[in-house]
Amino acid sequence: MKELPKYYGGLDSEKKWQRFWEEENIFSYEGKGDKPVYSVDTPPPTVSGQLHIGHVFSYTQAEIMTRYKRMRGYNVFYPFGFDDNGLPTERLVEKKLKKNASSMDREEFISHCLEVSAEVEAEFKALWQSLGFSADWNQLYSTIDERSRRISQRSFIDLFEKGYVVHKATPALYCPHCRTTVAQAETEDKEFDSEFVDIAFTLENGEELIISTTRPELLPALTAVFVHPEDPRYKKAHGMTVRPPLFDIDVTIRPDDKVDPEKGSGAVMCCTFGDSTDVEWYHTHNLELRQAIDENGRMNTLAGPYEGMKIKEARKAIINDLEEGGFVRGKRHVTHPVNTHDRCGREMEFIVKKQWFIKILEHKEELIRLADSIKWYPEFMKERYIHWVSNLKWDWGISRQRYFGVPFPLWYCDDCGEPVVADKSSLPVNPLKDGPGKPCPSCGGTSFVPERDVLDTWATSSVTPQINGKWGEKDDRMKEIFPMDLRPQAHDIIRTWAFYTIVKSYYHHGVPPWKNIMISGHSLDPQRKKISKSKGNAGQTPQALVAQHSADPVRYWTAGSRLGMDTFFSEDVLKDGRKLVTKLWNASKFAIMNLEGYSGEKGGSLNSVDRWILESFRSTAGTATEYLERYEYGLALQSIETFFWKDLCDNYIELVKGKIKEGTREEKKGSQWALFTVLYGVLRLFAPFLPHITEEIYQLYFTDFLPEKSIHLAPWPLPENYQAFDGAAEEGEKVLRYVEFIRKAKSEHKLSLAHPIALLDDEGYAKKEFEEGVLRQIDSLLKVEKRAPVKEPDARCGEGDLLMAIKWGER
RNA sequence: GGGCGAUUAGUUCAGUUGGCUAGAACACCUGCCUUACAAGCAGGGGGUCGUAGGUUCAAGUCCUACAUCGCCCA
Repeated sequence: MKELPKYYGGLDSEKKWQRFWEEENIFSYEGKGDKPVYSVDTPPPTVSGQLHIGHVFSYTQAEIMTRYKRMRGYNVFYPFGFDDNGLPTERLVEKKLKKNASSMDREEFISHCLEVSAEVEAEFKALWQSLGFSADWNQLYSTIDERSRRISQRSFIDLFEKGYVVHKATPALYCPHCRTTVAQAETEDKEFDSEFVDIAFTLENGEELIISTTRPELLPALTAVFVHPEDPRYKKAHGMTVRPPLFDIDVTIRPDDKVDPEKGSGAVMCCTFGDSTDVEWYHTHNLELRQAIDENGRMNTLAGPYEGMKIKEARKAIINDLEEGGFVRGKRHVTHPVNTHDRCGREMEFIVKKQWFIKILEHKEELIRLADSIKWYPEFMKERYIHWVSNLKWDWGISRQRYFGVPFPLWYCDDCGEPVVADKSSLPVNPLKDGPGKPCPSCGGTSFVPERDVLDTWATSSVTPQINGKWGEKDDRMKEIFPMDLRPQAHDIIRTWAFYTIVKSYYHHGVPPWKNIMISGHSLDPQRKKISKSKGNAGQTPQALVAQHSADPVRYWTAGSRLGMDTFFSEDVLKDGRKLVTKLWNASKFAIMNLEGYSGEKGGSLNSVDRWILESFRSTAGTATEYLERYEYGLALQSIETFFWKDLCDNYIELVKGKIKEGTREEKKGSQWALFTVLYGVLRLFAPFLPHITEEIYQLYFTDFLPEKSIHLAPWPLPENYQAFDGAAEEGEKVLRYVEFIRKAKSEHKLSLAHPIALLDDEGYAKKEFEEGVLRQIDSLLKVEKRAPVKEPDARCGEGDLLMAIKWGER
């Protein structure tokens, strides 16, 4: 007799099956073949130290889909990657070494970065594996590896050739702390406290003009003063000259309706550059460029006596001198939004520097329209993308004055200054070491200056479909996997990751990168705050949770919410998952005991109880499939769980055990077939969610009957592959109603469910409504000893057409 | 200020194109050692569906306004 051990192995079993899957290559992408391909563009997580429970939440939801699709018969392409190049890794390395990147040799620093990212990546991979991810680890890549460097450079050259990039000296967002330019998507507004100072400027007629500012250190960068065109106080002043105190500058007063007349005195100073409005005015009013802050965040020669001071020192010194000179008319504290760098949280500046930009603004309309050729789940997430693109004000700046990144495949001709890109055949190149290998196409010059900047890390992590498809490589497989079927990601990176990836695929291939995008929510702490490393509310590490609770319960939690909705995390939820795993084990153990002697063949007789469970299973398979097709794994899991726990365990197994023990050969055979069918079926429905426990049960019993090497290669149960039993649901409900009345009567009399019923009088209801075999099942379950009229009943129950009188028996 | 979402039982959430007495899990209460499972089983109590209007034979569901919370943007 085949029997399951008393207890499930938990974590040990999980490790065993994870090894099995990997050794047997269960989840390998099969390459081009007969099966349709389902390709997943997993966003490679940024190597910045630690993954938290929020990552587990989002990535596991995607993983569930891949298992489902594999069972649906797809050749699933499910790769993983790591986004290791870029500022986060540099920061991590600087923190670890307690040294600045600039304090060491460029090559040395890069080798430290490679070392650290390799360590972190090993930890990440181990976590994904411990959660049972069915990725094809042979496809693993990192955004700094050779193929990624080649494809990122190929991407730049393609954009260059097609005219989608431009090299221009224009104001760019700049982080003096990280000493690099950044893109609009990498900044965020934060409320800062600062001091609003009212400063007396002097008009050309000698009158005083009060201007309020939080940044007096920008006085040496003054290029204009703006007033609202309709402001009656200043109508006469339009075109007049005005000068600030301390600095020898004359500027003109100009009208512009961007000025808020209610704010301060209604006159605003415009500098190079205080904020994005200054940049706008610089363009629209064709203003002079007067940069007073250098790339290190210090004042330059324009600042005169303040040269060399850091921004905040200069602010203090200038305010002090203004006060001494009697130019300060008022001071007050304000909180106001300041544009900050999302990696370091420090204030951004603007600098003018020749930079590379990918053109976005002139293609906004197309990029917005493109949103409609991707299916968004949930659909409203599309609005967030559209809103972001519509409000973009900057082209995508991709130059980074950093080290650990993909180099631009680019030189500038010494003679004519024209940029020269590398040949696509020579990639990857490092312009600091390699030359272009050809004369300048414009002037024939042979002497070049290499581009020292590296590409924005997003310029690499936005070509993951191309990296996966080995775009332009010898073994190019773009045709097999592109456009990719699914992009799973969380909603916070729509504006960055999703957006950039869409831009790249559109510019390279004219189509969006994916057919479907599935957007998951965030994991929240008990205070309803988004879990993030910077907030320090990440709680237990995912590694610790898996070690303590094992992977299947953690996976159960990730599936327990609606797609796109944020969800709470508390360890209590994991208890529910553990309960389900235990129940699955116990129920399977008992079912398999009752399958003793089962031959694997269909046959025997089915009664209405068997037909009811088969029909209920069929309909559950339909519901679960529909939900999964909509990426609603939470609702799918719920419907499967309800079927399993309520219908199968609490009712069918209870009803059928007596029949299998005491029924005729034909009855036993029929019920065993039904039990086998439904148990095997429900295990497969659970398999994407709880891959380890279902695999263990499958391997311990079902492999005797079935050919698949793993339950995860078994076909997904579709309702059309099961016989429909019309009316079986109603028949079953009648039985359940009958049983429920008597269970309730026992409960009300505080009797054990096993307490016998000596006499039961239901006025012939059961004999009329139920088949002979079903009647015996009911009596065996409820311990009914005899059906006969009762004169003085101990209890009455039922309602309507079903009224019962009961005489309790002796225990 | 703009975009998106949420608001249903003590808690976390379902409730699909409007249609039986609004469901589940957890928690709570009452029982039950019943030969798979006490991490279980049976039963029970608990909701003016954020507020105010409107449409309709009928509104948790559709419309309008407001309030509160969250995320994103300016």
